[in-house]
Amino acid sequence: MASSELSLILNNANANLYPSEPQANLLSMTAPMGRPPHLSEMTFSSNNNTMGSWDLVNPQMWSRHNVLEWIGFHVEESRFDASLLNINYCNMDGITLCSMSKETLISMFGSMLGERLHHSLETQKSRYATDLSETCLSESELDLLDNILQNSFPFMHGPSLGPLLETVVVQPSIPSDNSENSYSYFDEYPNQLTPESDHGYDSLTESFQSSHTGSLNLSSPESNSSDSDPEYPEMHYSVSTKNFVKQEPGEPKKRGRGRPPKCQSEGFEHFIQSKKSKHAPRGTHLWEFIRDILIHPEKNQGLMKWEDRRDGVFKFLKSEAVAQLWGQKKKNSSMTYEKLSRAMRYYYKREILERVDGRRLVYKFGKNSTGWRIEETGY
DNA sequence: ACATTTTTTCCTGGTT
DNA sequence: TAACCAGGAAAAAATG
Repeated sequence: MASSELSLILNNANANLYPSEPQANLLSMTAPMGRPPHLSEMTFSSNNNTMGSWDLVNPQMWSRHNVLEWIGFHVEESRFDASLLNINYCNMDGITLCSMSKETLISMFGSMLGERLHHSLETQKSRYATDLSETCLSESELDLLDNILQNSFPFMHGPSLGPLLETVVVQPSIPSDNSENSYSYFDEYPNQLTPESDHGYDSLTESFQSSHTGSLNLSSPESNSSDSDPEYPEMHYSVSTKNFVKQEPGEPKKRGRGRPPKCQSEGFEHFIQSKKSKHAPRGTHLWEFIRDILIHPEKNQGLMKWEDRRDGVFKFLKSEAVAQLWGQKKKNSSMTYEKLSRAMRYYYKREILERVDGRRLVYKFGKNSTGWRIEETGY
C-alpha cells in the first residue's frame, strides 16, 4: 500500500505535468524494501525549481525521502513522464543510490533521466567530496550494498534490466497468486516509439488498473466468438464497474448534449497544480493511440489485431478494453467504445481512417495517417 | 484572448 | 436483444 502512495505521488506529479498522461500501474509492484515515505512526508514542492533538503546534504546521507525528492526534482525539471518510472527504483536511500553506476541509473531510469540523475549525483557527490572520503565504504560494505540492491530489485538482471519502465498492465479479473498473470505493455517503449510519434508521445504507457469492486469482461462479443484469434489469449479485464456507472441509481438526470465540465479533483494534484504545463503534449490523438497498440503486436495482448497489415486494416478485439485504456489516458473513466467509435468515425472525413463496410469493429488507416506502415515501423 | 481543431457526450435511427 | 454503425448536434478541451 505504501508503494502505491509513492506511485501516486509521482503519478500525480506527472499528471499535472502531462495532463493527458495515464497513471502508472499500481498493481504490478513488488514490495519495495524498507518503509517508503508516507504521503504526508512528501515534498514535491509546489514551488517550481525548488530543490528539496537533499541539496543541502551529502548524497550518502540521503534518506529515502531525500532520494525521492531528488528524483522528483529531476523528473519535473526534465519534464520526464513520471508514469514511466518504476516506483520500486525510487525507494532507496542515499547509500544505495551512491553505489549505483551510471549504467545502472540509465538502466533504471532510461537514458535521458538516468544520465541526468547520474550527472546530478556526481555533482552532489563532488560537492561533499570531503564528507565522502570520510564515509568511504569498504569493499565488504559495497558487497553488502550490492546484495541489498539485488534483493531490493530482484527484477534487475544486468544491463538489460527487466521491466524497467512498466506501463500498461492488464490484470486478470480472477485473483491469482501468480503474479505472472499480470502482464505489461510497452515495457521499454522508449526504443519503440513510433517513427511518426510526436515528441514525448507515450500513449501506451497507461495502466489498466483493476478494482476489487467488480470485474467486467470487456471483450467485444464478436471477439469472443469464432473471430477471436487463437494467438491472443482470452483475458478478462478487471475494471471498476464505476467506470460504467454514469448515474447513481435514483439520480434523476439527463445531461444535455456536449461534454460536461471536468471536475477538478482536490488533493495532491491540486497541490502541485502550479507545475501544470499550459498545454498537453502533442501526439495524444486517438488514432495515434490506436496505431501504437497495433504496432506493438507482441504486447497489445489481444486488444486489437491487424486484419491486413499492409493495407492498414485492423480490428478491435476487445473494444471496451481499448476504450477503457483510452479513457484512462484521457483521465476519463466513462469512456466507452460507443464514444470512442464516434471519434473514430470523424476520422473518415479527414482521411485518417477509411471506412470498411460491413465488417464490425474493423477500420482501416487512411492516407492521412502515418507511422503504421511497415516501411515506417520496420516490421 | 481568441479561433480552430479534436474529442466527448448524447441522440435517433439503422444494421448485424 | 445486444452490440455495433452512421452521423447530427452541442459543448468541452486541446491546441495554435
